[in-house]
Amino acid sequence: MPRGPKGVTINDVAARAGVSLSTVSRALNGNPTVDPALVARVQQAAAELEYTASPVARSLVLGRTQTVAVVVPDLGNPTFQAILRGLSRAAAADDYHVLVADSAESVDEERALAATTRRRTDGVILCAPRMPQAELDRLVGGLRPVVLVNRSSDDVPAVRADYRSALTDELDLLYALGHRSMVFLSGVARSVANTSRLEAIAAFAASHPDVAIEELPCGVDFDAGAASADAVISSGATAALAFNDLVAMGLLSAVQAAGCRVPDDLSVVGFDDIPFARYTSPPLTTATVPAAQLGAQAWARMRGLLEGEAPRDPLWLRPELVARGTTGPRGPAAGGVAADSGDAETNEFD
Amino acid sequence: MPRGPKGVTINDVAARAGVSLSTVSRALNGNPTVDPALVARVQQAAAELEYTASPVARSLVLGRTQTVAVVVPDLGNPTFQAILRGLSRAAAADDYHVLVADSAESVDEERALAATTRRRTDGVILCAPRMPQAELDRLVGGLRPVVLVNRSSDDVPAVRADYRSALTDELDLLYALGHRSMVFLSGVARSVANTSRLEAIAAFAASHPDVAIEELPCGVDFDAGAASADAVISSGATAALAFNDLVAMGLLSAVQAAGCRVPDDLSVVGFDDIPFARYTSPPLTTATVPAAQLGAQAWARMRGLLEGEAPRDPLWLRPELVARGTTGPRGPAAGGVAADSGDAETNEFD
DNA sequence: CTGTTAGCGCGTTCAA
DNA sequence: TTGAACGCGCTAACAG
Repeated sequence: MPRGPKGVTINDVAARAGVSLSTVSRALNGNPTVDPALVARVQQAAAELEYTASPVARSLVLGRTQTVAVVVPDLGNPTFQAILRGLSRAAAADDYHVLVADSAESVDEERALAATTRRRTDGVILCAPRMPQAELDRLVGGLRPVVLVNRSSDDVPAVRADYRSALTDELDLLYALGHRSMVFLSGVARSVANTSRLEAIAAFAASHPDVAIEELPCGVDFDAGAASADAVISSGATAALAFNDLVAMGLLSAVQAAGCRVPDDLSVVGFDDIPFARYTSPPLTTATVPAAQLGAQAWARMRGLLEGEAPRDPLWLRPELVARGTTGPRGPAAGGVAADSGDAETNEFD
Repeated sequence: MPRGPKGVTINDVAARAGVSLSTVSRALNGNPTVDPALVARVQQAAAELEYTASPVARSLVLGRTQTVAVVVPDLGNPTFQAILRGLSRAAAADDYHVLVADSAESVDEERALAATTRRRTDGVILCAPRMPQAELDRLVGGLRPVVLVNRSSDDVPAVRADYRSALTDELDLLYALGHRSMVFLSGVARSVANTSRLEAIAAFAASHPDVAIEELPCGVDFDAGAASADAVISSGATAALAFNDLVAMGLLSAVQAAGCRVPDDLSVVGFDDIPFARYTSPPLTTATVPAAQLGAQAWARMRGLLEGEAPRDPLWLRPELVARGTTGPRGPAAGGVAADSGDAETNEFD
């Protein structure tokens, strides 16, 4: 008789098929050393009883849960949503389940969640953009197998968006359009994403002495972008690179409200290619981070680890530049409505 | 010695503390019938060994996993993302984990995933907007405990957004502004969300004989809304209700491009209050579905079930009307640019 | 108050 | 080829 009121166990199947429970186990797991006639009897008995082996019991005996954990800083962030989506579908295709944990942007939570969820899964995919490198290095040791998203650590597989190349692409575009005075609206100061953009800018500036790029501390959302409009206009720059699309859209909206024409007076580029980027007026030039692919590839790496492969080098996915309507040639009235044209003085912030 | 290379077991702790494994179990689980001195010794031994009880083994013996499953049709959909986020955080606050499954909009997958994930969790929160009612009724029987989101079934707790009231609020607003000829851009024909909107419209039309509301089969995304612009304009309606914000934004963009002024020539309302709704030009009037609260409440219901409470009545969360810039009084030139004013003939579709 | 024992449901040796 | 017995790691009865 079934032990629990809800669950039929392997013993019930064994009894109904008139065999021992080990035969049931073997038959149902495709062990070839079983009489085909018995296999059929077992399968029928299992079907009649709607039997399915308990995943928990199997996990205990097999030492694997068919589940991986995904730790993200914020499920409300479209980028992590896309990563989760790509990851979830790829894992499901391999009959794996996904446990999600939202660290609410807290590094402490990230660490704790990674450790906790790891214990009930076969591995963890970690998105920890804010965690200090030393702490990350220490943490991943006890987490293996682990795959990092947009971070790296020794001997740990990672999938990364190549923000730096992407921003360089944007800079190249603006340069080709004749822009020589630009501003960069930066995001969270010490974040990886922001740092890599800054690196791209520094490298670009070094190789293009005729270009002035001013950094304007800004933020990561629409309102931050809108609030930077005055500063952008008065900077005299003819092009603005926003940390992301939200910032770009805020900036776009505010500068247009101030009478500045885009792209005639000011070119604007964003980052991420969020769904609405193509629907602004004019449509936003941006770079698309292949977040869903990032997730799918993160799973591919994790599966490799689970199958015993050696960790490979980090995979860098290069975002694609999407040139739309907010970028144009540096116009005759370059400099915007409220500033004089040409090379404005630049102040550097950190 | 530890059985596996990675895991230290309860036996190791017992040995180190010089007690039996049951004492360790009791001490670590806060069983009061343990000598305080021993508790301290056990805790120290556990700390030194960094011991944590295996969640899988506990799950097997306790019959509960501390995990719930969430099945959604599409992790790419902002509404489900918000639900998941609210749910995840609420569950985490109660030390529960969340297993997510994306059914990729397939009803078959929904059914299969619900059953599969249920076996490795303590219950499932099901978002299955497209599943036929009869199938849903049948499915939930074998899933208990289960909580439904935006669906109902006998004796099953549910949390629902009151689309009907929300749409009625929008209709009331438009009516108060003087609009008497409207169009509704409908979404997926047989979906619950669409049906409830249609019900609201039918009820409103019945109680307001002076109003004509035409249904225009449309779709659920930006492009669908844009593609409906001509039909909306030629309908002669002075106000358009879009199935959701994406549709509204597409419509808004396209009618404006056609020279139609919003809200002077046409009022537009959306649904959902997605993040960008407040940033369109003019800002979109819409109704906000409290998706994150829906998720949090879904967890609250699930927790109730897990604690043995009796299923309560469905919880209806009423979306809030957000009146912004796309709605205005019916103007003197009512009817739009390319149509005559007044009561246009209405064709009804399904 | 503590230790010993019996399962939780399964996969997998070991004999037969 | 099949069945009996063991153990995965833990909690909860049962004795002491």
